[in-house]
Amino acid sequence: MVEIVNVVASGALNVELDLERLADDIGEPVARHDPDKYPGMYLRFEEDAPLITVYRTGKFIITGADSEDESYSLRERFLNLFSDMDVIEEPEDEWFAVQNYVCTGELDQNLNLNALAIGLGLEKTEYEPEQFPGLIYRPEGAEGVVLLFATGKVVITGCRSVESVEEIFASLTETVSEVL
DNA sequence: TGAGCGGCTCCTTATATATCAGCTTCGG
DNA sequence: CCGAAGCTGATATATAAGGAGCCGCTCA
Repeated sequence: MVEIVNVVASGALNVELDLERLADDIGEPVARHDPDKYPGMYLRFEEDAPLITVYRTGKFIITGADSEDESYSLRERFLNLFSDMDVIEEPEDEWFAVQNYVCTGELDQNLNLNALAIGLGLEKTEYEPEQFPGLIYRPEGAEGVVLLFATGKVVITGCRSVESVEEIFASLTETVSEVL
């Protein structure tokens, strides 16, 4: 089974924003804005809640959600806030989509990463333990990238859908049991 | 020769994973 | 006072975003 640990989604409002003024109106700690450090304005409704990064152009990113649903409800809350503040006319955006799922998985066995690099195919893997302890696996024809660790723990990232993640994990489980 | 522009890299954020170096802190 | 233990930040992965800075190229 795979568990979603992070969802990155982005969208766009059809307006140019005055981040300086918005940050002042919303106030800390919900809004944080330091244009010398980064051009985006950060919005976080509660402590440990996902982060919304808003740009001058009206585009925005939501990071740190644990599910697609959480991303969408965060987006709704964000649109309602801007609508209530009369920043936008209706609580609507031009578009909104999940861009990246970060998931963890468990293969329930210790892995010999050197052997696995050969088994999975050297052209699809990168393993330099002195640089990073995980093996990087890029399954052919798949959206995502997999990080495999000697403990059997796995990280799958780069997919735009949960289906893609599960597809990768299923074929990974199969391939690993075949080559080891 | 220099201005301008396009393309590229880096910065920042979230998040799991593991391993290293370097630093602080604590106990005997 | 020193070793051990704990903590921090780096390493790598993906992805969106805007801005800064850099490099190379073209044209006047």
